Amino acid sequence: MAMKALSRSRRSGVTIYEVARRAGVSIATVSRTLREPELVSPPTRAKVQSAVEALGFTPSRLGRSLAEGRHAANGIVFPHLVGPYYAEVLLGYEEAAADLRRSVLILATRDRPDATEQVLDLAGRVDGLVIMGRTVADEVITEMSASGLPVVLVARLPVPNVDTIRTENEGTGGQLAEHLLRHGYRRFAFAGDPDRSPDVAGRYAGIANRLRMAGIRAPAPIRCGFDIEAGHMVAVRLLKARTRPQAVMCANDEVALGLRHRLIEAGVDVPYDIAVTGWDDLMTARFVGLTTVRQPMRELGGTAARWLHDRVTQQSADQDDRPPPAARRLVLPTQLVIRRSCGTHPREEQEQ
Amino acid sequence: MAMKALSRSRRSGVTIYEVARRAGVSIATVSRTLREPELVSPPTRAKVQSAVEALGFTPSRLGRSLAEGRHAANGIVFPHLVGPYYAEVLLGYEEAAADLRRSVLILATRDRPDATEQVLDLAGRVDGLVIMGRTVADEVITEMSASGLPVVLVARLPVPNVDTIRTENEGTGGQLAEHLLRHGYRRFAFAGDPDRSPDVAGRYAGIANRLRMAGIRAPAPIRCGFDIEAGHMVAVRLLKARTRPQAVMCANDEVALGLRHRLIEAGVDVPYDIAVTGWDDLMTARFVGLTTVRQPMRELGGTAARWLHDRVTQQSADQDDRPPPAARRLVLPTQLVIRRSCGTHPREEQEQ
DNA sequence: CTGAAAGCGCTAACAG
DNA sequence: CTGTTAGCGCTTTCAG
Repeated sequence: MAMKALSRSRRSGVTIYEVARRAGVSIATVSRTLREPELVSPPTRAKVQSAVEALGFTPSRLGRSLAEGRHAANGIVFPHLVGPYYAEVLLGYEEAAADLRRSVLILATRDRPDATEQVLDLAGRVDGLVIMGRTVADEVITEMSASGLPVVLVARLPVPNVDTIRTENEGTGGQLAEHLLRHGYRRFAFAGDPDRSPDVAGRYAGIANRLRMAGIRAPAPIRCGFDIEAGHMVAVRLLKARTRPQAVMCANDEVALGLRHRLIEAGVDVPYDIAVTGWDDLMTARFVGLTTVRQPMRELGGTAARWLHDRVTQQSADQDDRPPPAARRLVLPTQLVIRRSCGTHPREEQEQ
Repeated sequence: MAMKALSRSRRSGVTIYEVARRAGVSIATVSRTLREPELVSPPTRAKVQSAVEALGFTPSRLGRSLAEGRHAANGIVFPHLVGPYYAEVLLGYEEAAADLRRSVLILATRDRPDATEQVLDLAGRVDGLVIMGRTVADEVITEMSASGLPVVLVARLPVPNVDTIRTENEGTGGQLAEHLLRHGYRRFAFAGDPDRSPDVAGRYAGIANRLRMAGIRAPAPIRCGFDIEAGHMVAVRLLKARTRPQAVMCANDEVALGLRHRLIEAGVDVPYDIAVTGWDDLMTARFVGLTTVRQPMRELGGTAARWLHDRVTQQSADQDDRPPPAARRLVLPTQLVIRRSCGTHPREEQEQ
């Protein structure tokens, strides 16, 4: 048994025992000095503090967490991290979590076959979890949540008894369609796959509704991915078609940017020949003058972090098994941003 | 003591004891079944597995980590997370870390006064740490590293005995300057603060050197931040000046984009009146035709994750206190990307 | 105000 | 092949 400490050639790690010995007190006193100094007499406190100092002691999080029964950390699960959208959500999340003094664990499932396993592992390292989009099945979420793990869903269809935060899609989708109708367009296309994301489904639904109100049959979606490359492919398809739409509404900015770029390369004028719109309001959208819808991505992440923290703290505050507060739902507003890519406007209407 | 379990109203958490009891075996057997099933007889294994199933048991990471003496997680420290540069580094890092089956903790220090404290806390939660840019003082790094924590530095000046990965600045900076000289420009400006980042210092040095070789005095840097807003301010300053430079080289793309935008708004033609260049090759740079330098940001993060993993595993493999391998240094190559913003070129020279 | 000791949940000798 | 048991490092009663 004496061999053990040697054979496990782990990082040294000063322990509370060494500090205690050096200060000539018990480990309990060391612990107290660190956590509630006022409970320790000044002379003892001083001895301990100097021992801590001398040894450069930092308490082991593992030991502490195991004893306390909490991690003081929470996690966020993304489908992947490609593109500015997720980066912004993460930014908002990390900032809020840091303010709440909680460590942040992240995981991108990337459609891996063992995604569920990874998420469950992550769940074992945190006091609560934010889960975005298409990452794990509803059942897994229900199960984790039922087992007592606080969970907040983001940009995902709600699951019973679990908090959910999303951004508005249908209403603003309708506004976008309406705006394009005012331009006089009558032939539309939609680039994106409603089946691959509830957000896209909402956008498409809002658009389709508004078009129908105007007596126009909603176009079948041109199903594609979410990146610039997908936009390129849509462009190729459009260029080959017999009749072209007057306006293409894209599921997000990246598709719109890819589409617009290829069209322009092919000598098609945007917006004169074809109008193009996006969704998200990425930095690039501003620079190339893309009409789009602004989404509060940072706020999405920040709110999720705070809600999760609420759940975590209210859980540990709960005396007995009082029933937890009902699941919350929140839909953050989005905003139509008119720029050049949807057609020419009188000066005042346009944005910066 | 019996009260304890009740008063600590923690998440239930099935333990290995309950599984053992239900399966009618010892906890050791449960542990074995989970970790090395082949050491357990098939019938016993089956009993345990069904108990695990029935109880939905997931071993506590805390218990496991404490016993194993490792976290199976590593962390990365950013100065902040704003902008595509850090997002890309993180993306590369997360992907590589996930492949290596390690959890990822992130922290953005954001110039907080308690940054050091936060980093030390993080250090207690991981087996190793990647540290970027201006986040913690050299002494803290030295101390952590000396205490046995594997550390890899990224985009930061080296510290003795610590691995460092950076991207090339001086050489490509020289190429950029040379290219602009070929355009015939003789009056230059540099927007960025070499004192706020070793990367910027390298870029400026490379540029200044090359200009001097051409008998041109290097311009004093126009010191500014790293974001679009900083570019706006530089534009204002340039517009007010008596004599304008023919070309402005910016410390990064965001400054260049902000600068270019304001110049164009003010009726200055880019590149005809003033050429503008950036650094990083963000997505937007491609769309607006900004001449810049491509940096392998994902690779930066990915390589850091792998190097860190090497250190962590070689450490636990070390039988005794064999001296660790010498610190590694790596400088990833960067690449000049010529587009419209630096002036007109013959068609072939230009990029997509 | 301080110390002894019982866990927290798991792993890994060691002994059967 | 399986059970017993000693930790891993810390917090927190409970006595003194």
